[in-house]
Amino acid sequence: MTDRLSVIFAALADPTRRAILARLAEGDATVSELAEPFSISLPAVSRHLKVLEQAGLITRSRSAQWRSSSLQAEPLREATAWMERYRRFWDDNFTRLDAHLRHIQEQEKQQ
Amino acid sequence: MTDRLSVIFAALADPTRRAILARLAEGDATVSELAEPFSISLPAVSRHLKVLEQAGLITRSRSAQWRSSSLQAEPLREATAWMERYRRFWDDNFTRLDAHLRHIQEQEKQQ
DNA sequence: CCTATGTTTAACCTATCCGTTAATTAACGA
DNA sequence: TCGTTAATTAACGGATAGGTTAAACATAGG
Repeated sequence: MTDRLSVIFAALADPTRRAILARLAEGDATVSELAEPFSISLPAVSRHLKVLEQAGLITRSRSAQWRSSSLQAEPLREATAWMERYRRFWDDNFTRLDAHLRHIQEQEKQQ
Repeated sequence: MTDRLSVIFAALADPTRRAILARLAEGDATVSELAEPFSISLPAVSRHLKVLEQAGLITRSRSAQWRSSSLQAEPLREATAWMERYRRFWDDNFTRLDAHLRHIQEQEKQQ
C-alpha cells in the first residue's frame, strides 16, 4: 500500500478525515478548531491530520503554539483523474456503446 | 466506517483491487482469470472481489462453476461527485478567485 | 456416482488502523 | 520563572485488513 493513489484513497476512506477536509474548504483552522465538532480526543485528530498531510491533502504551518492546517486538493485531482478512466462506464453518452461492446465480447467468449 | 462513501474509498485504497477494476474495464472475467496476473492465492482474490462487490463496484453472476465479475462504475461516479466539491481548489479557473477569498478570510481572522 | 475444476469458507497469523489516557514538548504571557 | 494553552508523542488495546493453507462446496461430465 505504498503507492501514492492508495495513500490518497485510504486517507479519504475515513468519515472524520473527510469532514476535516470539508471544514478546511471553508478556511484554514487549528487542531483544536478542527477537533471541536467531533467527539474524539485531540490526539486522535492530530493523527488524522498526519494521515491527511502524508497524503498531501493538507499542508501545515506553525504560528506560536498554534498549528494551522490548509487544504491542498491536488491529490483529489489525481484521484479524480484515475476515476475518469471509467467514466464511460457510468456516463449516459457511453452507456449504449458500452452495452454493445459488452455484447460483442460475450459473443467472442462463446468461441 | 459504515457509510457508503467510506466503503467505496476503502475498496479503492488497495492496488490489487484497482488493478482488478482495470482488468474488468476490458471485459468480464472469472476469478481465475482475474487472479492470473497476481502472485497471490485464489482465496485472496476471492476476498478482494467480495470487497469490491460490497462497495457496489462489481456485480457477479454464476455460470456453471464459473463466477463472472462485471464492472459497475456507479460508485466511482459518487466518489467523483464528492471530490468535485473541491474542484475549485485545484482548477486553474478558480485558483485566482480562491486566493482572493482566502485573503479576505485571513483579514477577518485578524479581528 | 466419481472425479476434476472453479470458487468459497474456515482457521489462523501479522500488521495496521483508530481510539484511549498520560506524559512531553513548545511557546506565550503575567 | 511559572503556569496556561496548544499540540504531539508514547504506550496501550481492540478491531479490521490482507495474506496464508486446508477443507468444503458446486457443477460439469465421463
